[in-house]
Amino acid sequence: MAKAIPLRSVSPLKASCNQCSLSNLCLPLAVEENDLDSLENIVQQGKIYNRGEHVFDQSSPIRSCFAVKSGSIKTSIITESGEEQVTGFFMPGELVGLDSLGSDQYACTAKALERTSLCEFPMDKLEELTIKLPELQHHMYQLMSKEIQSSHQLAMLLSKNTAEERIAALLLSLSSRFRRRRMSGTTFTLPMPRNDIANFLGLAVETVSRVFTRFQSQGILRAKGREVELLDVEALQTVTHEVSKQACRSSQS
Amino acid sequence: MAKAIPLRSVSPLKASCNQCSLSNLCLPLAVEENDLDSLENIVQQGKIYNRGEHVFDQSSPIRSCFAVKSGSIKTSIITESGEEQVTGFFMPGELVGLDSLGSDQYACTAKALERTSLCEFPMDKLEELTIKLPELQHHMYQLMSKEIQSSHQLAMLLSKNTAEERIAALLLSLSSRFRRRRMSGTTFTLPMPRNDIANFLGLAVETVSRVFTRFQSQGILRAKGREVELLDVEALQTVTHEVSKQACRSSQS
DNA sequence: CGTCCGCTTGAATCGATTCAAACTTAGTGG
DNA sequence: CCACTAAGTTTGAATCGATTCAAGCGGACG
Repeated sequence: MAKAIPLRSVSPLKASCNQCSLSNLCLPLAVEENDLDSLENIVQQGKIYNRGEHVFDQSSPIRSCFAVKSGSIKTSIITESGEEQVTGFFMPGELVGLDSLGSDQYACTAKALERTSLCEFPMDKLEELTIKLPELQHHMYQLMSKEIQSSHQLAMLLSKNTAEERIAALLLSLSSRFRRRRMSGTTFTLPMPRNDIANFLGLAVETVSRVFTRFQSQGILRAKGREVELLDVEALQTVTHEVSKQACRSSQS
Repeated sequence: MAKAIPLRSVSPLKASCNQCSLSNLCLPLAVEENDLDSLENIVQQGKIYNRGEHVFDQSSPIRSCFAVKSGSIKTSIITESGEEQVTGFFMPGELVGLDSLGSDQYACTAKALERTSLCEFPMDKLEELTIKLPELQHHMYQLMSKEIQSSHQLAMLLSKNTAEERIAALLLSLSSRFRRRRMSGTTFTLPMPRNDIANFLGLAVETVSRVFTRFQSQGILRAKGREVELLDVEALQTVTHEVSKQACRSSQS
């Protein structure tokens, strides 16, 4: 619209990471101002994926990892038996594909949950670059170890916590991730269907639904479809931490 | 014993990774012959830990990661509530502490399950070294992404599989790790008590015990305490893959 | 307008847990 | 060297949370 600024449409769109609103969340946060263009040189910015579109597929040869610019991504692994396990949800500023860094094949499948814009970093170029930029290397190590940790947290959640605790934990996680982006941490739209929540948390869809209604009747939240409003964040936190007291399992809630 | 070779006991024992029987499993496998001494220069080799001794503790400042030389290690995370979740078992040739690489604090606690010998790699030195040795960097990325993947596998196991399937999977994992070290994959000693198995797999101890006896009565294995003999590996594999067919959940076993 | 898909709700079932208790093994001290 | 305790393991019976199966509901879309 309006007269377009004359871009040479042939040139691969040169990214300007420092103008990106997510530069304080994404990879740029780890590199010096004057090294930024070496990062911009390898990134292909802002490619659009439609809802349901696959970004990459498990077992296909590895090419890149991706930063979410807008929208959201879910990753999942598929067993030989064809069962799916959702392994993560990725929101703007987060990096998808770290579980495949250093491998030849993607370890999971990544799929757009909605219309999503991604920045693509070719793995080989990125790996090279981390040799030249030690802070970037350090940051990558950090991101990967965080990924391991959060996966361990998930395992913990799955093995020790009730349905209510798992869902409370997920809601709080989403909330804090929205807040990080200066968005409301209490009123937001779930990017994923109940089905994916259930799968991720190791529950049946019906159970997720039941817990949502239970939370509503307790006045903890209001939910209509994917629209969620957290009315009592403290109560949610209590639910997740309740584990402690329940661990003692002496009296009752 | 016998007349000792005259070592200068003052010198920090200089490691010789290339003489180590695990050099084809451990970090040395990733570095060129002639770069090996740069790795040896930063490692402190063969420190001994007694059963139950802590190698490092969650939230304490990070120092090193460790390669298991002999014995075995368990890692676990502790919630504010004091609940423990075992996150992994580490056997000779495996690297402990990757979930903390790039952090300031250890993300978990590591404890020796038996008398164990470890090689210590200071994190900062290791990180520096990976800048100089790209293959080593690549290998670290690979190890970390494998760690993420196996943690996702665990999550999958916890959320989708029955007690029998989880235990079968663990036994097969241990079996293949013994085999990798040229040891029997069918007759071995579990390094961990039932308790840790249960915690790791998200089960009650009693359930673990029951499954072991069930497997025995089915002739799949023989177990006396920690001594295990797998009699029918194929049956175990069937149990784990059975998920597929059971997913259909039509007829019965 | 009717179909499909995602979400919700109810009732019955089941696997695993909890509680309780016996048993085995290993380690300690008399 | 054996008794004795502590820790780890096994077994049984009752209970419970979540699942499964079944059905109804609402909105989206051709």
